[in-house]
Amino acid sequence: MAKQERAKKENKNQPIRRELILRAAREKFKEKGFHAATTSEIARRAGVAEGTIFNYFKTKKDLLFALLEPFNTQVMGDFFREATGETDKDSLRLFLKSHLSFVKDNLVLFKILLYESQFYPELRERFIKEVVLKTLKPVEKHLAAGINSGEYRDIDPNTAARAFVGMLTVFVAWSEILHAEPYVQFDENAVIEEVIDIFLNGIRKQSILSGN
Amino acid sequence: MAKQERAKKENKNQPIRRELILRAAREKFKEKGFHAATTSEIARRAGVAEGTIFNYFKTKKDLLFALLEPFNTQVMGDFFREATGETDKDSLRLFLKSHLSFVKDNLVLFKILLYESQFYPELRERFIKEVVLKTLKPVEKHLAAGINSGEYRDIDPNTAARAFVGMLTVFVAWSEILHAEPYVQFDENAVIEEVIDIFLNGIRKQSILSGN
Amino acid sequence: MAKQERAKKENKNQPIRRELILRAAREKFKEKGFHAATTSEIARRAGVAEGTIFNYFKTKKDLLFALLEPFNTQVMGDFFREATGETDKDSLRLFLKSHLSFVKDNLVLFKILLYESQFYPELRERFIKEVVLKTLKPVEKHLAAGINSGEYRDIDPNTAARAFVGMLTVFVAWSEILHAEPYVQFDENAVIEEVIDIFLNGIRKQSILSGN
Amino acid sequence: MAKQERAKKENKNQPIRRELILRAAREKFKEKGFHAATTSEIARRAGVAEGTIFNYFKTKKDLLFALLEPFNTQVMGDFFREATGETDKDSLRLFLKSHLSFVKDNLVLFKILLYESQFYPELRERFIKEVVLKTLKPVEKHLAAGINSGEYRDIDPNTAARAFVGMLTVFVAWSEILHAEPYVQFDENAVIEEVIDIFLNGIRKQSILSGN
DNA sequence: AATGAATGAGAATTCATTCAT
DNA sequence: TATGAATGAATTCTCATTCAT
Repeated sequence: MAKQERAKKENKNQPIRRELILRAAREKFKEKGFHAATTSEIARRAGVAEGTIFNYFKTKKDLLFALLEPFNTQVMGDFFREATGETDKDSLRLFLKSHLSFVKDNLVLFKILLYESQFYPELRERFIKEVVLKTLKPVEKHLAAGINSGEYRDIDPNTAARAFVGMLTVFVAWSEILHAEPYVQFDENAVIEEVIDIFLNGIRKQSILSGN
Repeated sequence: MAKQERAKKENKNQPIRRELILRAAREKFKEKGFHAATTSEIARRAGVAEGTIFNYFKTKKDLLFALLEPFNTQVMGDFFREATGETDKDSLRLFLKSHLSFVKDNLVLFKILLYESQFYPELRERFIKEVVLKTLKPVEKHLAAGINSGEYRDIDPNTAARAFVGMLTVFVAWSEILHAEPYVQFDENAVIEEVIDIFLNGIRKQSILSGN
Repeated sequence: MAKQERAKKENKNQPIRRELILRAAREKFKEKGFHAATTSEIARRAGVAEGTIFNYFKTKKDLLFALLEPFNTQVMGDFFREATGETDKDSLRLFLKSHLSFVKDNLVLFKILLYESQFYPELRERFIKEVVLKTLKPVEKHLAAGINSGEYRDIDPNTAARAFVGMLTVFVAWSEILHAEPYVQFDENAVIEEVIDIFLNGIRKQSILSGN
Repeated sequence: MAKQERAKKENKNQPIRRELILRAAREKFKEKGFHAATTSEIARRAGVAEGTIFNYFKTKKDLLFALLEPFNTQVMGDFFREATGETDKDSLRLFLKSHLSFVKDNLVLFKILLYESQFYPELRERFIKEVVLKTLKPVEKHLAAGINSGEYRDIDPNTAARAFVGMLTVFVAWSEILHAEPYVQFDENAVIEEVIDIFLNGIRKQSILSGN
């Protein structure tokens, strides 16, 4: 029975162990940043011994790099499926909201990746390729489609996509990173409407003035 | 005699010492981030003994906080004088360029301040008050003036100002932080024109379509 | 197998590690005082890496506080068992000798604890409670018993106990702290006899004059 | 006039400067101990520049050694004049009180000198010769006179003198160093009476039992 | 595979002392 | 002579990583 239990444990834990560590690392990195989060803390939160971390990840740096993994899997895919290329306002609003919540969920992580990028060029490259470009792509696609269909003016989709993402990101940073809500508070839906309004009017051939 | 005194001062004197250290710290922090830059390196670059740093700044943290100083002096004032509230496209373009170069000069520093803000709440507050809000204010002022004069639509200036700053910041981050130019290269002037174009069309009552 | 396990334990195992460090610290503190003894030296003498010290003691200060530990264990208990309250001269002499050797073994340590007490109020409190008061108690008990039995005069046991401990301590300090023996040399047994003589005559109802 | 003023200042200050520094050092050493008191603090309290200290004392250690100076001057002489050798109880009480207040005034300083003695053998020697032996001498003289006159028993004056000084010192240490009054409080006069009582009875040929 | 004790390089900070003015 | 800025050796403590069990 003791043997059985042991086997059970091993079966149950082993494949999960890596995930436990990764999740703990992500949480700790978000809380304290990469450097300030110690492997000892991460191990404690993951419920494993400190040495175990190094069985799964050669160095702490590898743990940082592994934060990129989720962006290469289906979660990311789900997000991108919403980039349909439809240009009517409602579907854009839907896309925007999904985009916003994606940024919101991950901005603290992005902040860390962006920051640590300065020390690890490989991380920077992977971050650009696996996160930034992928995040921009559906927006670019949407814009290109609109330009193509004649709905949008003949702007550069690369430029416009970045400008657009910047418009949104700034509000997430305002609350999630700067914690600046005590200074000025924004209503998420109102911001989305306003940003859609400004951006769409800015790129549409015929500016359809909104109610306000 | 006056000449002699001046020479002495320039050689080894105090007001310069502090600046040397501060400049060295700023450079090192930009290169490696706050944590990875050691006081020993900073001292070496400043050309002073390590202990000398602590004669001018009680702790390394104070050195970080001192990075905010320039934003409380006339340099910042000069920048804000340009926020005249004129709404014609040329003056906007001028303002934009000045704003852009301000962001460009300081984004790497802002990244550090933003990152370290998580460890020092006081830094976060001061960063928001002394840099972020001050940076946004001329834009808000400009927008409010435009709305008032009837040229711009009745948008929320707070929201629009942040959206606008976000539009620009993203391009500076692209080159200065992500070093992502090998992936997509942007021409600064073209970007400015495009962003002005989109933004102005987005907020103007009568969208005046640009040439492209 | 049991033998093997034991061997392992003796080689490198934890409970011993802590003791090694503690012993090395005590030795070094005695040699050089708390401040002048560096953690690097202590580690070297203990035969461990410097970092290992901090696995067992959070700070160097904790190492100082740990010097109090032995006084809370059975060694102290053994000493106090001798405080029987008997008042005949022989048993008093026995008690005195044991007391003297206790003070002698620890006076250098006490000097350090006394000195560092000025920096750490908590240390002072613990030193008083865990060492000083405990050291005085058997003497007070002995005196109270003697007063009660009518052998000693009606003196204040608190005062007399301190006076008595002071009488002895001065001779230990003379040799162990001042190293003043080249100036005046004392024979330990003669001192004990003389001190017993003076003190007993001083507190006894019927002074029984000794032979000298 | 400026010259005159300068001259005045120099006249006025120079001879005092050394004293100012010494007094500031003594105060600071008493407050924080030798090591923890910084030369910068001492300079500030003395009202001189840090460098000035080193014009008068080659090293900080010399400042420590200079603490012994007062014990070589008339202040000490005054104290010793009271050691008349009279043996009646009243004059002994007077002597005791003066002795006690001397110990009280200086015990904190003695603690420092005793402690630092371990690092500076020369200090130890001077401390023994210039303070300890001198402090003991009048007591020894008094005892020798009493033995000679037949009032005291034939004890060893060296031993008895030390025992006696120890009896008193312990109470000063209790309040001045241990700050242990919250644990047990002693009335100074009562302690003196009790100590005289015990000691005199202990060394007198005919024990004259006191009232209690 | 999992453990966690041991490691030791590395970093910020202090402070007595010097010396140019 | 007085100054006080500059110095840099010295010290405590952290933490990623290793490795024997």
